[in-house]
Amino acid sequence: MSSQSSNDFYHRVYQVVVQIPIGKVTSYGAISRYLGVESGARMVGYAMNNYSSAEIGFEIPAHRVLNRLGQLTGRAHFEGDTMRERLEQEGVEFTEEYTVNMDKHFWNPFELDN
DNA sequence: GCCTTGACGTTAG
DNA sequence: ACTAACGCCAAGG
Repeated sequence: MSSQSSNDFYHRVYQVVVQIPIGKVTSYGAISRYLGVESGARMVGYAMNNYSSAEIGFEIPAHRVLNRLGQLTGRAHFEGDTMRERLEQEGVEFTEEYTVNMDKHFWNPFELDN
C-alpha cells in the first residue's frame, strides 16, 4: 500500500483530468497549481504514469494533458500515434507535429471554480 | 538504503 | 534563442 498522501494526490489529479472539456487541453503544471502544489508538475506526470497500472474504476482523457508548451510529452505512453490522433479528432489544432496551439485550446482548471 | 530516472517547470547563464 | 542546473519527490533497481 502506498502512502496516504500520494494516493490522495493522484486521485485528485484524476478527478481534474476527467473534467477537461472535449477539444481542450491543459498542462501538468496547471493541474498541480490548481491542487495547491506550486512545484508539483512532475508529481502530476508521475500520477499520469501511475494511472496506466492503477485501478481507479473510470477512464480519464489522458491525451488532453500536455506540458506547458503544448508538447505531447506523454505520447510514448500511448499506442502508436493515438495521443495525437485523439486530439485531432476533437478538433485540436497543432502548430508543430507534436505541439498543440495552446493559445486556442488551453483550459485552466481554475475555471472549475466559476 | 543509496542512486537513478522521469507524462515537469523555473531560473540562471 | 538555446542549454544547463536545479527543485520537486515517488518508484524501481
